[in-house]
Amino acid sequence: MTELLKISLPDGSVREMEAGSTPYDVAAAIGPGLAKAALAARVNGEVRDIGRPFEGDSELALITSKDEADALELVRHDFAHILAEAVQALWPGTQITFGPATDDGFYYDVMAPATREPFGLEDLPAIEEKMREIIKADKPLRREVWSRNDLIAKWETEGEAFKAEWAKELPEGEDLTVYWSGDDWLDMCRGPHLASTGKLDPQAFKLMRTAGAYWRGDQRNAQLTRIYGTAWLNKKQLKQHLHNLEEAGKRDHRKLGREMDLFHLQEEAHGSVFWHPKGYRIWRELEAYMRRKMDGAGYREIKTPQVMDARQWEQSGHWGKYRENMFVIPDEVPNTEDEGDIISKDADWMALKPMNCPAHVLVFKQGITSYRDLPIRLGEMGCCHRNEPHGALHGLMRVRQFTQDDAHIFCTEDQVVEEVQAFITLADEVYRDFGFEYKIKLALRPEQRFGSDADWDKAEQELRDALTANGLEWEELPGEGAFYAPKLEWHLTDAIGRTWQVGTIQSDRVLPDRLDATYIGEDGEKHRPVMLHRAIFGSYERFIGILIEHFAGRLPVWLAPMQAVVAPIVSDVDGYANRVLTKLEAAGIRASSDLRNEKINYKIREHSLAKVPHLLIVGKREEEEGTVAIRTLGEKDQKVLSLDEAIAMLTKAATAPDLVT
RNA sequence: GCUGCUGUAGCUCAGUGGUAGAGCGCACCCUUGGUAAGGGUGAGGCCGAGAGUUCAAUUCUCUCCAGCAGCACCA
Repeated sequence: MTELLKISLPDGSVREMEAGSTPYDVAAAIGPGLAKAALAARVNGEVRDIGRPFEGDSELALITSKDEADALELVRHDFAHILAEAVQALWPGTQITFGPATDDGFYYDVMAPATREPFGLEDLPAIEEKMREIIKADKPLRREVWSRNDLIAKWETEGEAFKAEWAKELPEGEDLTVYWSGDDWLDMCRGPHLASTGKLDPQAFKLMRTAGAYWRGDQRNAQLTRIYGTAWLNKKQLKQHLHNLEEAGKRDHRKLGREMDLFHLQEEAHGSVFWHPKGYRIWRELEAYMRRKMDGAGYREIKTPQVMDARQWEQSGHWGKYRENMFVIPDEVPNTEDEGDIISKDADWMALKPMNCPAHVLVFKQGITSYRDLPIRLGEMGCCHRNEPHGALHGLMRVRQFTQDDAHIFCTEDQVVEEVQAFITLADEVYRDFGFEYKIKLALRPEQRFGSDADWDKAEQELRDALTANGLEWEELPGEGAFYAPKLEWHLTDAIGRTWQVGTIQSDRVLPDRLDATYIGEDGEKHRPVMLHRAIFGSYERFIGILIEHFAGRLPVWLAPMQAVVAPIVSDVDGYANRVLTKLEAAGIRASSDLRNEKINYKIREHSLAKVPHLLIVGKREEEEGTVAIRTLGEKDQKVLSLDEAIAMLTKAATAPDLVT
């Protein structure tokens, strides 16, 4: 007598299926169209192979290409396997390691056989070709359960040292799953996979590049070749993705920074920025904006030394491991003779500050602070230097000299939650002013940390309480916190969907202790303040980089280095153009006039490429009528306005968002 | 820091074992033209730095520096 399994479907219906039947059988029972479209199945919440039998009564949801997130993940994982199979087919002796799906595709880490060079860009077309053959062959992907020892034996026989090492680390006696591709290739894998390679669209993937990657992500291990591909459900999606990549390339702040003459970098000061007048204008506008916000929120601005004695950094705890990221300076007069060493090697050490916190504690410690004075909010546009690994440097995004919109709030235990809440509100106002969406993440205690578990419990809960009180949602990141404090992180999403971590607030009980910061409480005794580290832009450099990419260089008018250019059509109206310019400048608009002997088409093209938001074009007609023809960047039509109307319009457009009434 | 690739005019790039070329930009001249490139002439380069091979190196080799992609790192 066969027992029937009850399979519940998402619409609430229940089908009875024979024992041993699979999700595919259910799909086939519903209809041949669905059977063909079904890629995999969600069984009791877990994504599984379409051909894997049910193990009892189950809830089933069939996954088709309409369930895009699940389908993409499956497809990408399959592509990764096919990549590994293709590489081994082409170059026997290649060792495979592992290859997961990524946000836009997949990769696989492989080790080329000793007989050849590591794989490179020139190998990719052949690999792609082989992958298409495997897809075309429509090889079934079959799940099989092996004993751990059998699998280890297989890997060792085949010289797959990495796979064998990995299998050995899995628990003794555990059964492992492998997936066959046809009858001639298999990989150790948890799955799930599609039913066969032919389910993939051979035109929906592209191998993108190769790169070095360490075995298990550890730089002491062997370096493998990672082959990256992008993969989608169909050709159209692939094309769209390649187009987006091209878009991102056009927005690259390094390229736009040069084209718009904002800043430059050069090897004599690699990792530090040479700001040009136009770029620094953006900086100054941002700084003025942030000063207004911080002044309004009860912060007081300070300025602290760039160089401090090493003993100070010893006390703060940075002189240990963190020293490798610091620039150190001998405290002595260098030898100016032609002979001998420039420095003596036995002078005391000083260091450029990599952060502002210790200096802010020193300011806090001046005099005696009463609980009545708390909270004390000390802000600084703090210029810091960090000796970053050279490979980490990247345009404005990762630099060796940067300026933070930093502040430290010293408060009592009771004030932490309300101070964090106030900061959450302030950060929200700022990000909204720039039109950014964001997500908040809470980075929790790391393995290596200072402070008691009780303090960590408290600190983490305070941050959660503040978020809850502000009605916000967040994601928790276990183990990602700083060694002294949990952090809230603000991750912005830009115009093309990339995310950037910028703002942060961290509640720290470690540094006040190490640097012995105290205040006098109501009881007349000394108490430790809690120190909140916080920033909203993160750094001016990075934030400007993000703004350039987010707006593709077309900055909001209030930030645009040049807000308007007056361009006369014929030189007879140069005088009028200059009168217009004088009025604009008097109204506080950043403007210039372009009196060059060039055609109006040429001037329009040039200033449009330079992303000037408004062009004021004047000819004989405008001079006679006392008007200007305004052409706004990104709009096709021009508007003819009287000079006064134009100035009112531009003044309004150029008002910073926090000053709009 | 690791792996790979790259380094030629201000920018984007071509090229060669016998000390170099284009387009854009720049300067000057002609042109005064109504909404994204008018025409002409000209200036501009120790071919990233150092060493080696060679009669001869920008070109080949090595080392270093920087940049790019990825990895690792980002308290």
